[in-house]
Amino acid sequence: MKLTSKGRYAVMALADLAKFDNINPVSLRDISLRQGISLDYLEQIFSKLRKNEIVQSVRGTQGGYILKKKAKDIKLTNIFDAIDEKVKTVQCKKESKKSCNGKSTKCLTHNLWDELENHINNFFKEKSLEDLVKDNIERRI
Amino acid sequence: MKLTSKGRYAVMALADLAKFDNINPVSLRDISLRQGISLDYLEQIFSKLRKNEIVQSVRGTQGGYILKKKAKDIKLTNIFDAIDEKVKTVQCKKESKKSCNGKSTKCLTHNLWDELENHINNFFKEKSLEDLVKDNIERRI
DNA sequence: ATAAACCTGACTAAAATAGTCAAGTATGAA
DNA sequence: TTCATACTTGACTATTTTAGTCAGGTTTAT
Repeated sequence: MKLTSKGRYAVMALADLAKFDNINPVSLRDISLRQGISLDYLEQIFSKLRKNEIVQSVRGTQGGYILKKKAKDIKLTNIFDAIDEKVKTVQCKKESKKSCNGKSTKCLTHNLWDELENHINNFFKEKSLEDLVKDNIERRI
Repeated sequence: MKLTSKGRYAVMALADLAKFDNINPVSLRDISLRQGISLDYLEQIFSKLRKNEIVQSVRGTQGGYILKKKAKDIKLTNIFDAIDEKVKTVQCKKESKKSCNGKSTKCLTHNLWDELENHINNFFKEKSLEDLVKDNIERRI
């Protein structure tokens, strides 16, 4: 059970962005250098973040990205949704639900995985970008 | 972020086992058929479960496996530990901790991933095999 | 103009996963 | 004793996913 780099990078980059938001757009090049993430890879990630209205791009020289919403309104779950990072605990697709109806032993654990999925998703729904930046400032004091 | 089949299978198989425990050993062949898991793959998994004293093997005809501890004393975390299924949210190894000391922006999210890891592990520490079987019986009524 | 920076899609190497396969050994029962 | 059942082990491999790279754009401030 592990978090992918794509998901980790997206949050790292957005946290970086959140620190400089409302001042100037932040270029991917800067984020790439600061966070040690490949520029090309960042572009893929930000393309999705833009399409899902997490960030807004500013083109041209001195361009870059800014958050499209307030940091407190961007939850981790929104970020992961945007880049298709999903929490998956079961293999079963919806069509095969019939085989998980409480009659076979498969169902013995089905409920558990649902619980686990909810448990993790709840964490993502609670945490916002603002929490991250705040937490970092507090710990620095 | 997803659970691997190995982890899912291990729990499914042990839940299956827990239902029949204290009566007769359960053969991997039976589990394989009931749960739809490759027999060879199950053998790999049970080899580790045995070495980690989660189960005990009974050889010979009518042999199979039984739980080595009481179902309520086997937590999911014990199972995952046994088969090397770990929750990993960060890439950083211990040596590179220097680069995560609160001075670089990397740390902005480091704390978050630790929280997430704990959040998930807590779930695994709380749930026992007994919970699974119990829950299943209750829902059936 | 031109350089910085966004934008897009196709491609690919490496790693992890999810097994398979082969060749055993141990044991209970007929 | 012999035979079938079932555990045991280690090596191998196909598939999938991940984590990028690469090549070509377009837009816009200066």
